[in-house]
Amino acid sequence: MTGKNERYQEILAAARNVFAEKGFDDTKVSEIAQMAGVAKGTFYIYFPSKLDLVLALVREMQGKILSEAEKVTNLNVDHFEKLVQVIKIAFIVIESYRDVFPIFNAVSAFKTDQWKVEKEIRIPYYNVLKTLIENGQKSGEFNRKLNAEMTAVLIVGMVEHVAHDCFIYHSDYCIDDYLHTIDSLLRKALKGR
Amino acid sequence: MTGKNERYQEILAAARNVFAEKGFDDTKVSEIAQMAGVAKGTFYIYFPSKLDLVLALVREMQGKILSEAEKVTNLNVDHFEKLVQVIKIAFIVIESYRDVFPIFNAVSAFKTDQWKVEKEIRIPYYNVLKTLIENGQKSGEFNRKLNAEMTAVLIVGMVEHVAHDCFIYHSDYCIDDYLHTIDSLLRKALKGR
DNA sequence: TATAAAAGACTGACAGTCAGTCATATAAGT
DNA sequence: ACTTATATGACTGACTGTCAGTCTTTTATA
Repeated sequence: MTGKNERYQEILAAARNVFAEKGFDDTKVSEIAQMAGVAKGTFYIYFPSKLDLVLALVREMQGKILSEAEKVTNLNVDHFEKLVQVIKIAFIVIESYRDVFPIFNAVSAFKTDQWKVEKEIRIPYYNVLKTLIENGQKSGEFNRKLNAEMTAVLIVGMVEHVAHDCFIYHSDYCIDDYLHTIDSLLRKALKGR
Repeated sequence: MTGKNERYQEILAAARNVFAEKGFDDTKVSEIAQMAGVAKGTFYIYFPSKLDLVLALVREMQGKILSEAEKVTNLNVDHFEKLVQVIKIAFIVIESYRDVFPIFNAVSAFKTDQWKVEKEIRIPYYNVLKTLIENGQKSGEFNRKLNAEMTAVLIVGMVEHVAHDCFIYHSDYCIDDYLHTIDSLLRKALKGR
């Protein structure tokens, strides 16, 4: 059981190394297998396809974001501070997955119905943000006029695009610069009377 | 000369039909060629690769957004109104290119250095937004504390993610719902004292 | 000895190539 | 002017190389 899970993890780790170097499309399954020290056939015992391996990595990334975010929501600070921390967590985890993150954005281009998988993976994080905003609204800390669900989508858009700008485009600005700008922008938008 | 350009356009149009139906990865070059009524070899006279065809379509889309946006920047309305209109234009054009838009986001996953191309295509739109924000700041209409360039990146993130939510995820919300939310969010963030 | 894991040779599909065809345009010969 | 030769380049589709995914065989384990 442990042995089997080790192989699985070895292949995941090897895949991340090759993706980091070559990107998704130029990475051959045989290379991943070689780097993991197994034969190509073994790869297919653990993963039904190359795309499924990527989805496993993306789910792993989202899982880490969620578990870290849940810790924050239990902290004893105001709702705005929680929101900023949840955004910061996303940046930190995405940075540690900078090799798989660009592929996440690409998933819906591969097969026509993959957008369902992509959406399903994003929904829990949307919900964390949505609940946080709703709670802030109920407590009177946040402006009640904004739709919490749509605002959550807007925030995810900002977060992912900033991650793209910093980790893929190698922007002049770093994550902390952006965090500061997001903080002032959202502070006015959510707490403004 | 015209004839050559016609073939080029025919292949672009055919490609969009097939992409709309099957997505990028499941579309075969031979299908695009067949739909355009030419042989596969002819495709490669006009486009060096399948990916280059997509980039041509994406550049076409960005070109339309830019030319429409430039009209708006010359209008005689306040800066905030211009900003909202430029955002609305992006939505309208992206909607008419909903078949190629998901592929745009995927470009950087294909080859490791494609992010340069992706960035180069986005820069002009970033600049339109940046200039608009800077002008608003100079005139005293917008809060001077926000960094115009980073704010432009944040807005593009919101716009593209919303487009994704509406045109690919088939969200419960429509573009007009989101436009309204973006309007109130940015109004407070930019015009708030 | 049976059962599961691992191996890698094999297959099919498809992106991209290339040697050659064909229609049209231009020049030459009558 | 009018036929015939020459050149051009758009167009073709059979062909090649590559690689994802399969399948049969081999090896380890219980």
